[in-house]
Amino acid sequence: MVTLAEVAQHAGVSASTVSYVLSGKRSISANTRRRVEESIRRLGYHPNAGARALASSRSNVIALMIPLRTDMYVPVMMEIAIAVTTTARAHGYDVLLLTGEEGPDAVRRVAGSGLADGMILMDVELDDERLPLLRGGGAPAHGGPPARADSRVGEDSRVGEDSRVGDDQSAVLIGLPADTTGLTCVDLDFRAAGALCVEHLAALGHRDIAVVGEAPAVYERHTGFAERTLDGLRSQARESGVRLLHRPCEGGYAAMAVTLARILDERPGTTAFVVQNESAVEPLLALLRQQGRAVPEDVSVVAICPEQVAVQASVRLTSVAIPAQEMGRYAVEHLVAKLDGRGDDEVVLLAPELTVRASSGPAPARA
Amino acid sequence: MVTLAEVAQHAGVSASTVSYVLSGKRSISANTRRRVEESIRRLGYHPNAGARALASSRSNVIALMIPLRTDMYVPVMMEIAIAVTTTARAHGYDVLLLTGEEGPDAVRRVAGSGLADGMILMDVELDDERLPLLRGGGAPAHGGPPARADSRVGEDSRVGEDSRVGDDQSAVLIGLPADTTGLTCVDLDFRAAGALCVEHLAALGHRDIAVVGEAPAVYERHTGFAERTLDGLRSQARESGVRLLHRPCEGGYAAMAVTLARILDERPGTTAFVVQNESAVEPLLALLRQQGRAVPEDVSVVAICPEQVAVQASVRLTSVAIPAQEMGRYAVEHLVAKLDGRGDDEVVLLAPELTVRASSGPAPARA
DNA sequence: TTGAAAGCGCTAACAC
DNA sequence: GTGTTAGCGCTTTCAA
Repeated sequence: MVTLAEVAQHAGVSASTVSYVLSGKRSISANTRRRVEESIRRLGYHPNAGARALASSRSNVIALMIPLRTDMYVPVMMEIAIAVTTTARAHGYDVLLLTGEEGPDAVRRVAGSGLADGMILMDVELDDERLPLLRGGGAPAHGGPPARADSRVGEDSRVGEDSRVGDDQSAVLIGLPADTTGLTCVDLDFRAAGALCVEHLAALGHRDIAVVGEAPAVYERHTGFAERTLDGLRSQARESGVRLLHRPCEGGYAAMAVTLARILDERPGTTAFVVQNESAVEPLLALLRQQGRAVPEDVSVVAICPEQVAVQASVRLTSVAIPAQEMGRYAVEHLVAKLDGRGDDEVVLLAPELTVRASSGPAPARA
Repeated sequence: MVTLAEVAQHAGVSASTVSYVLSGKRSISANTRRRVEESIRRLGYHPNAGARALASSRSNVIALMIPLRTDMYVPVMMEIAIAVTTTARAHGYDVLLLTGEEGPDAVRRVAGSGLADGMILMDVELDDERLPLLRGGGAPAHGGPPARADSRVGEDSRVGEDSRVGDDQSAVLIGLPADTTGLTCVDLDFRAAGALCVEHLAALGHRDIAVVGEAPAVYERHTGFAERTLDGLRSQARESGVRLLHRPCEGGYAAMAVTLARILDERPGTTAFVVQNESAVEPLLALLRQQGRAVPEDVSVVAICPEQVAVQASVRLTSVAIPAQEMGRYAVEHLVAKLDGRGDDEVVLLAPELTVRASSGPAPARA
């Protein structure tokens, strides 16, 4: 393995000079820089990550915690993960992949070991057990672990187990927990997204809108994005004077068939659907087709889903996109800012955009 | 931050004793061990990853390179990534996520910096440009970078740039490149998978089978799994005396419609389909339904796809599963074995399993 | 069964 | 603009 010392010797300079050429933290004469860079190239030198981390207390690694369970729409997670990784690289960081498996222990382990400088958490739950560890990373309040190791076994000097991780550990959440104080969060503004859907349909003359939602479990357990969407849908419905019927729905054909039958039974005058459930989209379209209801002539469909799903569906869907890439990119940039001492705790809700495609049109004349 | 020295002081032992308690590399009296463990707990000690890596030349990190482009079926990648991560954790390793973006440079960077002890590469191409760097990791042939830094600029001492990465860097590929010498690979035996599909359908009396394949681009560029499947399909078709028509197909409804029309035009007697393209599965089923062809009464469909796709389709599909979890788990276990000095270069092809579900049945009586 | 001490390769004062 | 040097926190001989 080539070391910095070898590079220094090869270039005929001191070790610190090589280090400074690498970090750019002090000015170097053009000539010296050239020689050092040449030596680095010739020797195929790569700085040792461990040594660097030890000396600088910075690992240049960001941890990304993804949920273990996979009932969220997987491609979105993947897209976020890829966006996080490429954005991180662009800022000189690598990405450590963690699954939710270890729970809060993973946070302690990674923070405590200095494996990563900061972390991004996906799919945070409303009252996530990892949150207490993460609060208050923004304004470095030095209320961290106070106990020193100047006492011996037997005295009561416990530390850390239930307090926050060090202040040098920053986190950004993708999603919105119930209580965001002391946290930095990024998410789509699902409330606005819901409102946007109703607004669009109301403007087209629809007066009876049905909402096909996520699986029931999602409404209880998750980040609350489903509830927020519902909020937006409902308040806009009130404002626009349209009727709204909401039904959760497990994905797949069978479940969608049951849900659709119930909806049409209860509200035969339904002329528009808002779908927030990737695995219900295609089944819904198939069932409508099968029942001889043309989209968008007889019924309109608007989805809240990733762009790709909307475009690849059997009818190109009018939709509000879930901006996975932006969320990943934004999360990294915010985290890097915090690590650099810039940046602060804040909640950023990305503005939704509705793209009109082939699945929505004017409400049919009243029966 | 709590250090090992602090733990030692707190427990009233030396630093090395704490270290050995942690590593288990020498015997410790029950009493000492208890005291040390107690101190570790009380102080909330976590070993510093950088220091450990520096001192031991082991990072306990595995790098996972996933392809940047996302035209492979994403959920499979995600499933592999999760399996890799949880398996790695079970062996005491963390996972560093890399995208293909950086190409071969990522391999050099990670190997050179000691960021990871080994790597797993997904979606390797037939003639991947990263392969030359990876060959021969199995039997530690010390033909690595020979040049020492005892020469100065001007002499001809280049190193590394086009030679293999260090012998301490092991790799396992998920997928099968054209030339596997000196490489360790894990993949599904797609050849056997293809054969299995034809065998199943032939046994049911089908004599005219159509194969809906991956997008044309996949056949040129990729790991060759598509060609291997085709090999298996064809040779078994020959053996079973059935006719086989293969057509690549872009995913989606429009493309599938065109492809299906062509197939039925060319082979009107087709009674069975083998599909190896996740995004063509549902379109095919929908189109068949639409044309009044019942599955499995009129036509049988067998898919090569992840279990989940087969089960969630509008007709539960007879399928050969793509064992994403096993592949991820196996890759890690093999890599860990290599890192421990056990293990060797070898190609492991997982045996395919065909699960009969609702989409395949006896061939209809000849027209 | 335990301790003392020499590094691992790098960064960042501190000197000049 | 450059060199010297003292650690960073851990592992691992070597000694006892």
